[in-house]
Amino acid sequence: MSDLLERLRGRGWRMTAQRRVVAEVLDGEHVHLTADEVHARAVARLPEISRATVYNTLGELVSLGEILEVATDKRAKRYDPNAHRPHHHLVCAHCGAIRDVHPTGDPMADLPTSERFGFTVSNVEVTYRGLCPDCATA
Amino acid sequence: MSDLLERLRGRGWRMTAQRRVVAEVLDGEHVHLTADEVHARAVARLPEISRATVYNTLGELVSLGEILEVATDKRAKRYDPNAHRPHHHLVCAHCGAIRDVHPTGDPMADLPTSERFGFTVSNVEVTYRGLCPDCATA
DNA sequence: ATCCTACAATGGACAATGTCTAAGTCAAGT
DNA sequence: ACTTGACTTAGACATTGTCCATTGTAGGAT
Repeated sequence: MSDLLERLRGRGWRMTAQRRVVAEVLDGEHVHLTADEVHARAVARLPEISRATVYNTLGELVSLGEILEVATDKRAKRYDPNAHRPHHHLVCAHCGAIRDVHPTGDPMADLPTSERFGFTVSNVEVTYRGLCPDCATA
Repeated sequence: MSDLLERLRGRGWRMTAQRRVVAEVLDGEHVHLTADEVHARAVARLPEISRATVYNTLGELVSLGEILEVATDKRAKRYDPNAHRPHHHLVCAHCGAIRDVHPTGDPMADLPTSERFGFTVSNVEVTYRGLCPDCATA
């Protein structure tokens, strides 16, 4: 993902200090951060960056397909920098930890036309839930 | 689901007018309502019911396993009265409409032990996304 | 190198959803 | 019918996300 900035520039993205910092934060830690967590880390590098800019930039990166939104629970959306390899998620019901997983099989093929109700289905997300090793013993 | 009230009473649930109204709203329309939509419909029958009570009651029904929470997107959680037959969801990316679907296959079997990272996996949700017929033509 | 201008950032108000608390109310057992 | 502990209420508060008018600036044009 180190070429993210180059890819974005090539798409005509105007490069600003703020956008660079947001991209660096996402690049730096391959975890699933919330928007406000991204903002907190961005502020550490560029103290005057505003919350609205982080939200806008994350939204743009999602539109460009460079990152993914993950809505695993009721709480804040999380952002997944790993947008270029398809995967699903394993979520701890207790602490909220998220792992990327790669199940076998193709869930898209498992939805017959008769169950699509005329929708044009473009995407499928699989979310496994359970307890992580730490929370299972606690 | 008409015996929901009986089942709840049998479990020692104290029966109040407010709880009865919430249960009736869920029973009446087999759609996926948000908490505030449930509240609006409940107010129509019992004007003095408060928002907190609806939220509390929905949370209790979820704990009791009588309804399901569905967090399909960033917006409000939705409540699914169809808790007793396993199913997954088909969501319109544009208008948020939800349909229950029954795919073939067993996603749980598609997650090998090596991909479980020591989690005790108890549950899997599959969310198909696309455009409903109305939004696809618009 | 400097100037222009459209695009981006700011910050603060606002909106939507959900949670909490203190005080009043009531269902159901005795 | 009384009593009691669970339930409800109203509204303040918290979190997450959006919007807008103003200010700033990247990058091409001169």
